[in-house]
Amino acid sequence: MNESKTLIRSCCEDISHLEQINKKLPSCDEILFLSTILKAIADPTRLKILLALLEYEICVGEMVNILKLPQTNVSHQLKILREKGLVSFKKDKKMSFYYICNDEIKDLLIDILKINKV
Amino acid sequence: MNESKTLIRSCCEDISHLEQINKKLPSCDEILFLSTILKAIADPTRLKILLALLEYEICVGEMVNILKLPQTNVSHQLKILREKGLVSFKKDKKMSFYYICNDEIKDLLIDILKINKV
DNA sequence: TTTTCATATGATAAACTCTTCATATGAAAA
DNA sequence: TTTTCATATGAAGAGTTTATCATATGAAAA
Repeated sequence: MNESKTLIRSCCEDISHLEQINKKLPSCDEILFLSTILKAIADPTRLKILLALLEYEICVGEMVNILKLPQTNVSHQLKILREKGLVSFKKDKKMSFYYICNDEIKDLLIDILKINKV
Repeated sequence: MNESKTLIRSCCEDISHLEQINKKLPSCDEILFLSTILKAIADPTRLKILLALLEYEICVGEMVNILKLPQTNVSHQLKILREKGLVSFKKDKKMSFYYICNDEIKDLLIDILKINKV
């Protein structure tokens, strides 16, 4: 679609340019951190959990009903999302209500919904 | 961070609400499509490739210099990105110049760069 | 205090992904 | 037309991820 006509063309013969590209890229640690977050989002079950949490605060039992998956599987996925800092929860009686605890993640999810099938 | 005070709380006891949540979520096929795209982006090598391509059109040899990885590995990663429709390439003499062929992916990458370490 | 209910955790097999090696392709240079 | 150069592909082992089983935890109800 995008013919990239305005992009600078970078080739291995242009040695000085390599430094310039590398300077603009995030560090290895930052790339690894971002890819950890993206891996957490990239699983279909976890993506569906996050998209549901975009509009509602949801308890585990309701999540099980939405996803139609065993409770233990849902809890495992929620644990992964918690460990990566994407969601948090509040206890109320016996229930845990999950929510997205990071606005940048919400923005990212909204952008993900804009991707169209090619 | 975000205490989600404005979100509607959804619990398994509220059965009618389940339908409403499900209606707003993308279909299974759409979720699977999106998670395929996200998995392609979530690998650190491929994320670095895509971020480099955000500003430049780059040939494979230069990519090898940027990533400091064997050429065959780089070609494999580029193949995955091609197959998922995230990048495309133009041949020029013996070289293949890769570029991001989808503006929604560019927007997504820009949003990914906004995520901060927690 | 015992039971029940909602959720969490640990172990493990199956399925997938990544990296690497060897090798292929195809166009341009010699 | 042979060689070289840039890139691509195939196969396979190592490593990672996912789903499922059984079971644990801890708070509230009986």
